Amino acid sequence: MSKVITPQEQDYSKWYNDIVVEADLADHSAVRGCMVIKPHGYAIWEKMQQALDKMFKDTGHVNAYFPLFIPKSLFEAEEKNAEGFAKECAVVTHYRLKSDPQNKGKLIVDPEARLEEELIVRPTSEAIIWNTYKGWIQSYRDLPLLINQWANVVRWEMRTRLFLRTAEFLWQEGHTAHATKEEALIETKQMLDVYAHFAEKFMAVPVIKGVKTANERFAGADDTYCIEALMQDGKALQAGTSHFLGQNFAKAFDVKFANKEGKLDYVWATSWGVSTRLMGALIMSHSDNHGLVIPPKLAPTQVIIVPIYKGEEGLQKISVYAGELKKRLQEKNISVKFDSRDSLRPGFKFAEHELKGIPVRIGIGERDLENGTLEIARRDTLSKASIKMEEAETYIEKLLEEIQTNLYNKAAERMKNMTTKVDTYQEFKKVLDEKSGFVLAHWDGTSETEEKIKEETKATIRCIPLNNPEERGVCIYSGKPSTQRVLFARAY
RNA sequence: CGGGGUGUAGCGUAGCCCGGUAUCGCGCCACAUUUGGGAUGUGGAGGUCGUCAGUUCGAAUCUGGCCACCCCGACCA
Repeated sequence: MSKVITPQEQDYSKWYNDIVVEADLADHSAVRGCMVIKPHGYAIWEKMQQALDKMFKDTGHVNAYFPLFIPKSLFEAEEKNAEGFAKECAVVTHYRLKSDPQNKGKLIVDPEARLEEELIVRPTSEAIIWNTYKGWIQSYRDLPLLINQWANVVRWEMRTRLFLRTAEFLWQEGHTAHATKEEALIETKQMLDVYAHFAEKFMAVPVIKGVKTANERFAGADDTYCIEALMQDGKALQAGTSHFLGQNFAKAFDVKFANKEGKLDYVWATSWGVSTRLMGALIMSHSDNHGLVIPPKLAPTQVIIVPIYKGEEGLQKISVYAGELKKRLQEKNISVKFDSRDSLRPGFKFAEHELKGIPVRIGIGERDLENGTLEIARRDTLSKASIKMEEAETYIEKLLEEIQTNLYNKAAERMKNMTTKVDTYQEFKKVLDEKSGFVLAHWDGTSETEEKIKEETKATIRCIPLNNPEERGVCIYSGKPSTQRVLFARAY
């Protein structure tokens, strides 16, 4: 706790890492590329899960669970998808260990115990799910099938970063089956809207909704929709994706249904997901050099009460006062904790709760007892105010909303300021290097141009924004005609 | 996966070049005094020096393999 966080402007990655570790969100584990999500980090993830899960249920989805392992033959059924993930799959080849005859006390893989068919540790579950759906769907009456699962997946990444990219991560994956293309498309966009709503209303992170280009599309999808967020260092982060899978998986797994006319047709599919990567987005959107900043709607603890006292008697008196306050706040559904730890001084506690991002801190000392007041400190602005004890609930309730709004507004303002329209390649490179952020520019629509720009500048097309205004122009790279601007950025 | 770097108490480090079992700070435990922004004093505990092997009378120190982490590139949510 004594360690101070590396300032953002000194070293942004180090700052990020410090926040994750020092705010007790997660830690590196003994397993390469895998992290331990610590209680404080997991509590935030649970808040995210609760909010998202409710939105999924409200839109008619149900949860289920599918296996971690996918037989190789199933995995390779949808070729494009399989190819897309092949390079990063963990594979189970054996089912037993035995004592090492050469080395007492050690174990070796039993060569006798080779699996007849290798099992792939899921990097995503389309294969096993569509193989299962085949047995569940016969008629249009079985549709739509709207299922989500909360699970872990494994993608063997070369280079990992806590929350942003780890070999194993937690996520939810929705997999739906529909009778018509239109319905599947509506579902795809509906879930994109759910994600955007969640990001903006709960995470206080503004996002751009858009469609991916062919290069960036999910392997096996006809179209990939996404929400893109902008971090404080000007790099983009894909925060969620929703895929229109067409009939690709239905064909690969032979999932047909009888329509009202009795004719057989392949079903239409979608899949959509967000992961613990959202934790990274949350951190890099709001936090500062003092530590984590959590928007009230995702804060496991919204209010922390810190007593400032002299002697045991002093603590007793304040505890009674604080206990009453705590009860009143809890009645308003505000999550609140009383930090009565005896061995730490108030200043230390202030710093610690700041580091952990608790939105509101209430200080109560002798003076407050005498005057019937409370000292309120807000995490987002680091400002303090003194209020009357009587108005505590109404004040705090309003303050939490205000903090939530303020965080969103600040992030939205930043995104606006960091989004630049450019019309020449010179300008494009200059903005990327000197200002960074989102860059709106004309593009000729070809993968070749996209590749070239990526090679030369490391910027990728994050998306073609939805509801993009038509605008005549010429591609900044090739000079060919273009009808709309697309969103470029360097990305995580 | 390629190039570079690092690994010594829970954390951060000195020692390594020039071999002789380890320094300092924070934290931890006990007691006392403290408590409105990271307390102070006194006493105390804590180490197979990342790991495995080699060289040597003797290895934190020299050599090699492995592992992990960090930075840069390729890949990706």
